[in-house]
Order: sequence, then structure tokens, then C-alpha cells
Amino acid sequence: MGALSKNLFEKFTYSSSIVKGQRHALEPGFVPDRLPHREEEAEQLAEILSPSLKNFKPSNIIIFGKPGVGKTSVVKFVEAEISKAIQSRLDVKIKLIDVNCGIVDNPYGVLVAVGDGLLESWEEKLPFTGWPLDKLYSTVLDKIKSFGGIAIIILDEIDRLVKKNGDSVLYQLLRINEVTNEGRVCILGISNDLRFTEYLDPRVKSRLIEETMVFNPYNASQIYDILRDRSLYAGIADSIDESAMKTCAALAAQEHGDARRAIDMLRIAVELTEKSNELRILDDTIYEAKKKLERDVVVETVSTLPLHSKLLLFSISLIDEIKNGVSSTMGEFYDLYEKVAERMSIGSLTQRRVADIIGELTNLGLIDSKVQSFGRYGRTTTVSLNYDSSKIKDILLSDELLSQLKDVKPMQKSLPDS
DNA sequence: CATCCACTGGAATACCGGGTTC
DNA sequence: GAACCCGGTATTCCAGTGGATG
Repeated sequence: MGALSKNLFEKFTYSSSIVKGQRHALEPGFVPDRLPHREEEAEQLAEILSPSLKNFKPSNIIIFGKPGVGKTSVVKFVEAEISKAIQSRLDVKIKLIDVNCGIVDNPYGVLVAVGDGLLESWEEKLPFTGWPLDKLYSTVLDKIKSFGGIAIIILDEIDRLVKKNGDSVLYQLLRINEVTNEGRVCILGISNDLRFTEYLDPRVKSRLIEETMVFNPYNASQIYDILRDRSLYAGIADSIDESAMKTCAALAAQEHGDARRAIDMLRIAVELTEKSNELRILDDTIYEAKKKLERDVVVETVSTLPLHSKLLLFSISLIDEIKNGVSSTMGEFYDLYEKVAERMSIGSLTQRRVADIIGELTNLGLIDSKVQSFGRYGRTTTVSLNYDSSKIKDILLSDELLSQLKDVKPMQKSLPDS
């Protein structure tokens, strides 16, 4: 250890020569009080929700749009405005209830979230498991009644909820307005998927979707404006090259106009610049940040995989190494996976389950897979790695449990049979 | 057009955390 | 407090299905 510093945290709290404003303006979850290129949408949403300020139930609404196009930001912004507007008014009763269906994606959880959102301070929270659904539903209903105002339920990533569980919860929530008049429910859904309504029962669909808003992806110049704005919040505008900002916007625009990604890239560029004690953010820094961001995403997704997914991925990358990138078949990697599992003395999963895990890994973008028919010789899924097998293996082997597989070498023949 | 391999949808089972009943 | 109810999640079990090649 070096010389004792004045304070352990000193080096983490230093005031940066680059960031002269609010650092968290570049972090995910920051809700700005300006929304460049989303002013109209914010206004439109406010208009749709405005009846609530006169104690009328606003229309239910679904907001569609790809990731990073400002859906959540606009909603959060409008939520904050509503809160401000009703702050000193006793004549309106509005509750805003946020539910992130990416996290709570089951009917029980959603009902609990709604119930807890209506909780008075002295009341106890609902149990997160245990109750029969109908009892849970009727207590939530009672809470709405006793609240007596308008509950605006914001279901972020509503498409996930519906894809996984169907529309039963939505049906129940919508039904509240028919069962009682002593409290009303308004649903505001946010969806990444334009087609999720296909999963809905027509009756639910027509009641849920009274209004629709579609957020289009940002183009490069709009992302540029957003970055410019954020850099003002963060106080980094002086330290960033004009062309670097343009590059950052252009790169993000290429990928579905995702502003979140652009901001992530900018944040990482700032961090890189600070680390290297540079004073200006240049084009190169942005490219470097882009690479780091991609690398980080892979490390993050791979290292948080469940054990069996990791073992499977390990087997796939071994085979990839043997066959030099040529895709492998279910038979091949399943056999190897079984042996790897045996070596770690844990039971292996069924082929059925493995097929599903392959699907999950494919959705994560780690591998590519497709079913291929070889006619007389049957049908199978073939998979290929999307990343360098040695990189994937490195990440996997850094897992404590998998480290015992370090010595497993790819060989031409598979491991000796039992 | 039969055949082969395993894909695939769905029902069944096991287990978990937690409430409820007696 | 043991035994049972409840919903969620992970996995297995089963049987029906797909599709190009030989």
C-alpha cells in the first residue's frame, strides 16, 4: 500500500476537470426538465391525462416506440408535472403508480404493486406471495374504493407482461371501472413492441387502447441536440469536441436512433478521458467508448447467466474452437455439455430444456441458432458463436464455479466415454 | 414419399416462500 | 406449529410434428 491518503474516498469524490455540472445527468434514469424533440409528445400526453385534474378518468393509453426514444422520459416528466400541478389542491385525488413489468412480470406482482401504490402510510404492505389471487384482487379493489380518486397505473414494458401471462391482469384492472364508481383506474402502457396487442383478447384490447401514441426513433441531428443538452446539464460542453459529439450522435443514430445508447457512450467517453487525465473528449475517445460499451455488455450478460446456460455456452465455445467457427449441432454440443456437467458433478438438464436455453442465448445475441433439416438424416438446430470463443471462455472461467474447467482443452476427439 | 432426429407445445411435477386453518 | 392452500418458477415428460434428402 502506498502512503496513507487523507481520506479513502478522496479520489472518488474529486471534482473533475471535465464534469463541471451534474454528473448524474449522463446516467441512466436521469429525468431532465427539458425534453428536446419530445415537447409535442409531452404536451399531447399531458392533454390526454388532463381530465384527471378535473376528477374525470382520462382515456387509457398505450405508448409505442423502440428502446431509447424517450417513452419513459416523457412519461416520467409528465408524471412530475402532474404531481406539481396537484400539490396544493385538495379537490383532486390522483395517485400515480409506476409498475415496471420488466421486473414484476406476473399477475400477483402487478396487483401487489397497485395495492401498495395506494397504501396509506399506516397500512402494512401486501405480502409478496401467499394470498389467493381473488383475495388479492378484492383487497386492491377495496383500496381503490376507499381511495376514491383516480389511480393512473403506469405499466412500463407492458408487452413483456402480456407475452408472459396473457391479458388476465389487464382484464381485472380494467374491470374495476365497471365494478365501482368510487375510484377509477386509468392505465398507461409503455411498449417496445408494436404488435403486442395481438396477444390481447379483443374485448381487453378495445378497452385498453383508447388512445395511442407512437414515438419515432431520433435521427442523428436530434440525438445531437439531446447530447448537447445533456452536456449542458453535466457541464461538459466546453470539454467536448464538436466533431466528437457529432460522431457520437451518428453512431447511435445508426443503431435504431437510441438516445440512451448515445448518452451511455458519452458517459463512458467522459470516464475514459478522466482516467487518462486528458482534458478534451475527441472523436477517438467516442470510438473507444463504443468498443468498451459493447465489451461491457457482453461481459455483463455472460457473467450473469444462470449456471447451466454458462455450461452450455462453455461447451459451445469449446466446439467452436475445435471446429474453427463452423456451427455445431444440438447432438454435438449436448453431448459435450453432459460431459462438462458430469465433470462438475452436477446433473445435466434435458435436451428439451437445453433447446429453450439455446433460444434464450440467441435472444441475448450471444449466439446465432437456426433449425436445419438434413432430410433423411433428421432435423437439428445449429448454433454458432457471435463472439470470439476465447473471449467468451475467459469471461466464463472467471466464474468461481467454472474455474475448475480451466484445464479442459479442446481436442479433436471428444472427452473419453464412460 | 418414407424416414430420421430432434424440435416443440403443453401437461405434469417438484420446490419455494408465504399465508391460513385447526 | 403441522398440514394444507396458493401462485410462481424451473424443469421434466410425453407425444405430435417438420421437412429435405435419398
